[in-house]
Amino acid sequence: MIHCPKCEQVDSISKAGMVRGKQRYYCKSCQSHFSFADAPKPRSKHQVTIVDIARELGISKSTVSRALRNQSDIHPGTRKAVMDLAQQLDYQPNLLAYGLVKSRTNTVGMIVPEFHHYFFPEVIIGAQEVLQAAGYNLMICQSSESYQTEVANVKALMASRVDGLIVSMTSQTNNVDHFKALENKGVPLIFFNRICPELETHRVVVDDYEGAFRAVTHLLEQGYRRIAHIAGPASLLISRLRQQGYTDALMAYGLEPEPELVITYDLTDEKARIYAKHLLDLPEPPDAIFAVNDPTAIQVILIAKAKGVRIPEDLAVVGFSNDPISAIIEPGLTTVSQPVGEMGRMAARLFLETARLGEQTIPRTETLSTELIIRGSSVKK
Amino acid sequence: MIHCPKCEQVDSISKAGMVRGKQRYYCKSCQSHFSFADAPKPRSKHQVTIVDIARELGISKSTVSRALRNQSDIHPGTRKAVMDLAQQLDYQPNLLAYGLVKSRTNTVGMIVPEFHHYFFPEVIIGAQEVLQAAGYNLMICQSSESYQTEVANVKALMASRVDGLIVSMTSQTNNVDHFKALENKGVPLIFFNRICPELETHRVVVDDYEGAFRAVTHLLEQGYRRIAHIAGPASLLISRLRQQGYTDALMAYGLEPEPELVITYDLTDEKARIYAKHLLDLPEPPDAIFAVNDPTAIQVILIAKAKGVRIPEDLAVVGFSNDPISAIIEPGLTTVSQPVGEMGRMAARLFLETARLGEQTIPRTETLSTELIIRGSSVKK
DNA sequence: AACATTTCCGGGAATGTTCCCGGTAGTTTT
DNA sequence: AAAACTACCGGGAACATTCCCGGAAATGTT
Repeated sequence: MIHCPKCEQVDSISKAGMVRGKQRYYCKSCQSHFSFADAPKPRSKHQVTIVDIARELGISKSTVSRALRNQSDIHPGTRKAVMDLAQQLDYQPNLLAYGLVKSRTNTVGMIVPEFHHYFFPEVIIGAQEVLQAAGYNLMICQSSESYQTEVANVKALMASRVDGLIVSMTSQTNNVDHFKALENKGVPLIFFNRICPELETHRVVVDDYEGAFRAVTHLLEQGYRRIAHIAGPASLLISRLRQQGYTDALMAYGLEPEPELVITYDLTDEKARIYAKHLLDLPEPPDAIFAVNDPTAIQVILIAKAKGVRIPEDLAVVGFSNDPISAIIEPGLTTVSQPVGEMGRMAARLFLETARLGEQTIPRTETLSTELIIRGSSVKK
Repeated sequence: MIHCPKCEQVDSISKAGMVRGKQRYYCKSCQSHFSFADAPKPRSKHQVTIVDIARELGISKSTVSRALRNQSDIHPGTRKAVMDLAQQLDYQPNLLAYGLVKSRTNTVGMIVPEFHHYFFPEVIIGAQEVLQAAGYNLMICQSSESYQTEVANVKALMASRVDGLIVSMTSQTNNVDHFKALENKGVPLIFFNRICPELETHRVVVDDYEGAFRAVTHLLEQGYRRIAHIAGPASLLISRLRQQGYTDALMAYGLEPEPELVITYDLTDEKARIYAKHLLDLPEPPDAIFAVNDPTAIQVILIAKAKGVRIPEDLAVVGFSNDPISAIIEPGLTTVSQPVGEMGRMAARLFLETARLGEQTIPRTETLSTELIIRGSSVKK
């Protein structure tokens, strides 16, 4: 009945329990356990590999590997044969295996807080442009302004063994342990826009303080005096810097910033509308609003228009970023433009640099310049 | 001087050429070649692996693997020990190795033609939402409306062994061999928006024909008769369908579409402006323009306004997609709204379905519904 | 003719996992 | 007390590559 696979015995066999759903046997003469292998699984379609090519051509996989990478130590004839067959079989190198042995995946991870507005997609375009040219792929994650998601994103990207990370932080990120952990792992980390002041990394920013200062100064020059500021969350350095620029511009004009005119909020469109309404409903409403970014400013304009507040006569509005909508909305939104695509390109370049030089690159901060774009929302005719 | 590493002989050694920059020797007594290994490379920081944990704990890697995956056949005590140490060492599983053995990477690739406008990023948000919930990562590529780049993207994604592809084609894609090749490889392929009619795959679309028909009918009902159409490139099915809807709506009203009022173009903003100007400068200009999408319609409105053409009195404009700008521009843009996020979610769901069921899913086309959003650009007061 | 060099190729380790399966010890059943 | 079972664990193959290094033959040099 039951043969021992080793000694071919039949009568010295006894049962030895069910294990993992299969019967197990014990052969007393061999003193060994055994069970019967289940049917080999169908082995679904498998991609063409280097050994497939080698077998077909009757050569070794080493040779195929060399031929494919066009290295030396390869006869032109065999190289051509390999290349041709690879083409014919539509061979695609397996980046997983490659990455495993080289511990390099040629992909970099990017984590951005959101995808809804103009800004981040445009940065990504810039970054991808230079990375692609350098032979890198990009893996993009949205943290959706959630700290938890951001941590998960970092983990996922690291699990994929990306060669580096380009990140703009969540507004909720206070704990940066998940980024700190990357240092020990030797993974280049580049922040842009929403950087992390506590970490010594490469950074790409614009001069937020200066931009805000100029924007508010412009409002003052236009004669506005009761200038409100809808700021971003204090957790973000850009929020603090822009707010500081706002404050200092007022002070430089001998004005004291009024607490009731400064609101910090979480950057959601919904809250933007609520606070815009709030400001305009104040007993003594502001005559100008400097918003932390364009999406916010846009909401302010929409609310104001809906309430019949005239722009710029009753209320001036200034934003930050030069979102394309700024040029389309009426009146046009005065805004601090920043080189968005260039931010992405610069971040990518910084990555490439550290990837090339390794550890010895010293972290540096690239500050790109802003420009005040003056449109109808802040200039009375 | 030179010892043979095998027989320790000294005098039977002769040189045997330089190979790969290193001196090679020949030992006559052993009849073998040898050379001296160069210094082992410094072996840079390496991520914590399962064997590190195993070594530390004095157990085997199999056990660690089981513990980490919380499988059976593991003692609660050892599991805890492994888990704790993994936490402490910040162990991240190597997805490359995982993918190699499982031939599954838990990532899906997505190829979109562009990133500049509202549409594609929003689809991505939707797709990522459901994929992330299912434990998948997303790898996003922009083809930048270039056939070459699209082909390269497919290759890159396949090299990364993504588990599936979600694609909206380039307007230049006429040859679809690179997609056809995926069938043999058993990689699920889902098209959305710009689908590929020649391939039997899952698809997510809206009823472009119907949407266009309704949009143009609306214009006719509003009394417009000389209705132009700025269409997308004929290579895209959505362009053809929307154009057909336009044509049929006119015909249903007993009107013959005039060739000079129908323009097909490449969807760049620049060309949109040129053709908008062209139409408005016609000796007998149209009294309404139905644009293939909102970005085009927006350009038309901007050009018209710049020329002093009153909207909707002199010219009505209707778009397609309900880009957020449509609600912000003045007058508001009448447009055919499509459930953008839902498109992404649906595409992701279709992928998950085929990933679960394997080969036996029969390709199907999910058609989502559109809605005509009527705003000021097409309704005379 | 003996040695040296060059050219090309193959074998096998290593990468970090999972998976299969047998081993061992202790417990329960007959 | 033997037989059967359970609970854990470890060894080693497999995955698709790259890399190192030695083998073999052809060519060049004294």
